[in-house]
Amino acid sequence: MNAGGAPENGQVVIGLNAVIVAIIEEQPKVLIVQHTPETLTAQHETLTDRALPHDDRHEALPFGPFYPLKHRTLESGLRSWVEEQTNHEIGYVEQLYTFGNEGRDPREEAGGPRLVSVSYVALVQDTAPTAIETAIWHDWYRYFPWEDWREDTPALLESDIIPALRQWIETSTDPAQRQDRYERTCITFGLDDTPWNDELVLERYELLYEANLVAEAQDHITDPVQIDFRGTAMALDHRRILATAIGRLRGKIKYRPVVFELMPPTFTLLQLQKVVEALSGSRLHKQNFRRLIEKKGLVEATGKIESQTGGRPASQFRFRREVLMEKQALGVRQN
Amino acid sequence: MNAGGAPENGQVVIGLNAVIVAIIEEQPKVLIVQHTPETLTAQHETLTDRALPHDDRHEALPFGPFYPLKHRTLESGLRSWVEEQTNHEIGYVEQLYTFGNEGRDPREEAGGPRLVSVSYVALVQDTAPTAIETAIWHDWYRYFPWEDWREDTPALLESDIIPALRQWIETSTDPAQRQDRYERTCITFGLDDTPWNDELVLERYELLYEANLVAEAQDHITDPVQIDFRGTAMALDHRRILATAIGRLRGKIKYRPVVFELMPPTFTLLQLQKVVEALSGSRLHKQNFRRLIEKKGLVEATGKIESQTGGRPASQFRFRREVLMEKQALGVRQN
DNA sequence: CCCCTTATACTCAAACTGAGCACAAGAGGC
DNA sequence: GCCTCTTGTGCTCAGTTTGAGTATAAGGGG
Repeated sequence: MNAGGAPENGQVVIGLNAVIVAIIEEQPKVLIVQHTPETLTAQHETLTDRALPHDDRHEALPFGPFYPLKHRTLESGLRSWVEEQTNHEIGYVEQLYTFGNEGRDPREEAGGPRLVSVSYVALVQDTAPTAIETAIWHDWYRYFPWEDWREDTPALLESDIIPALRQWIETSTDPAQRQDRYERTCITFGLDDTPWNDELVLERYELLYEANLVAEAQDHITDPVQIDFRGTAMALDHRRILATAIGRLRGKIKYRPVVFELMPPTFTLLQLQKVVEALSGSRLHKQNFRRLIEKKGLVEATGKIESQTGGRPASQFRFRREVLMEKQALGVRQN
Repeated sequence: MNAGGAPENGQVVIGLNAVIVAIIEEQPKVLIVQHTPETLTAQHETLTDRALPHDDRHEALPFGPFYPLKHRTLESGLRSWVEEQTNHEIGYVEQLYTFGNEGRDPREEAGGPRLVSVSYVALVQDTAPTAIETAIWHDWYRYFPWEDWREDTPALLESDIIPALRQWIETSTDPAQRQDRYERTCITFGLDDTPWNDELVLERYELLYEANLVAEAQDHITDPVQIDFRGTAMALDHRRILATAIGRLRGKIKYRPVVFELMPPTFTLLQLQKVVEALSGSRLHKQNFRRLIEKKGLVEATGKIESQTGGRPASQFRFRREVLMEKQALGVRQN
């Protein structure tokens, strides 16, 4: 029996997709591989790349095959290939979404099977280097430069994106559509006094895509400079998957203690704050942040002192892993 | 190309699973079909049942096939068969989880393909009856009687489950394991002053399963009475899926305005409260609930009066669907 | 008209939040 | 050794939110 029923109903292929996140030097990073459309659907390929002209290649999320005979669960399948290939121990894995849209894989048009990808977010600690030379840690704001508000409003927003969106709104001839576009822009991009919502990463990306301000991998790009101007494009719908992952993580840290999966065994409170800020792309009030953390009781002082702070030495803390279960309900984000 | 890679790596089948929820007469209901292990994996079957001896049948979640050639997205595939088969318009669909565990489908043992189910929660309004006679609306607390705290603590908990769990804790010979069991029971079942957390539906179910206090479909049940004593069993892992759905919904209503998808076009605030209570399985403080709702601005008075309240007439409200996008961040739950 | 029920307004203390002040304690320059 | 810069840490304070009531309104049924 084939996947998805009788052959006349089409064939299906299952892949496991991973957004592997680490914080390296206060920057949020994702593990990225270079891939061609061909290697992307070849489920038995490793992450290793082939030599190919640069134009045909795209930055992609790593993926692995799902072998029902080898893998007891989807998650264990994911864990096994990620750990094997990246040399990182995965502290935390969360299923993100299953993507099965038509047209995800350009090879479908040529009669290829439908690609269904079960995607995961994995959090790893900033430790060993990756085993694969072709896999690189990239700052995730490389793909979404407008999402990083840690140093004030992103310049690109003010100078380019907002004006372009306003023009897109005005471009519409139908007043109802204009109204609709305006409202959605307000909500997602915080226009005209609406506050910026850090979780709407996917919604913002999709609005930009609709307004033709960012390119997807499939799009024909005549001007190669434009590829990177409003963030780097990715293979297939991987940029969308990444946007989903960032939005989800930003939401999750507010009510579950998942940040600690990204932390070294001991850390100072400022280090913890920097990690939260890296993920959420915003600045937090230091005193209130420590008040929050201490109140939740997720953390305990080791008694040691960290003196490489550039100022007064800070006490070291450790995550109280014992409370992981107990504190299902406790996050780490003010606001 | 077959699903999941080369044949020696096993075959895979994709199904779409739906937890279809409606509130009928203040009770949370799920749409349930009767199915045998055979019909469960026959992806091209409709919901319609076959005549079979009662013992071989189990209550199951409805599912539908995914046809890559017909369905542009997984969600549209789901929508199309649900709407066609249930006669209900679906207001809201959310992807829940993709299950691909080994042993989900007993036919695997006989060399059958691995069953991967993409499951969804769908919310429908309490309107037209279902098109299928074999599909029934069942109270979801039928499967999880310990989850309904609307009338005080569930009797079953005090009289049966908690004592049985305490015994299970003591049964362990290893003190570390005993400690672990005790802590997990505290957290999930709110033992010894730990507060009850309404979202831990799946965690509670899995603890009970581990403690051998509930049966799964595959289990051999010698005493048929026990099937229903601690909640009715379901086919395959459907009870687990349902638990996931309930937990997810209980979480979601707290920060997204999804309840309104279950409401009729106009309603009183008490009706709205009853629906929230039905989902969360707990009682809310009436005055504070209305304060919350009014503050959020999700709702507006129609100006009309509902006088069938059994007391003073209440004003009718309508959901302000305009703010659906805007209020991404607003839920409806105190606490 | 009394009583039961539900609706709705309003109060009040406790807890939480956002913002900021003030001081502590190291490093480096002079 | 002292000044200054930097980061850590304790504490205040007003504004808001929350949980838990009290009080009153307004229908229906006997």
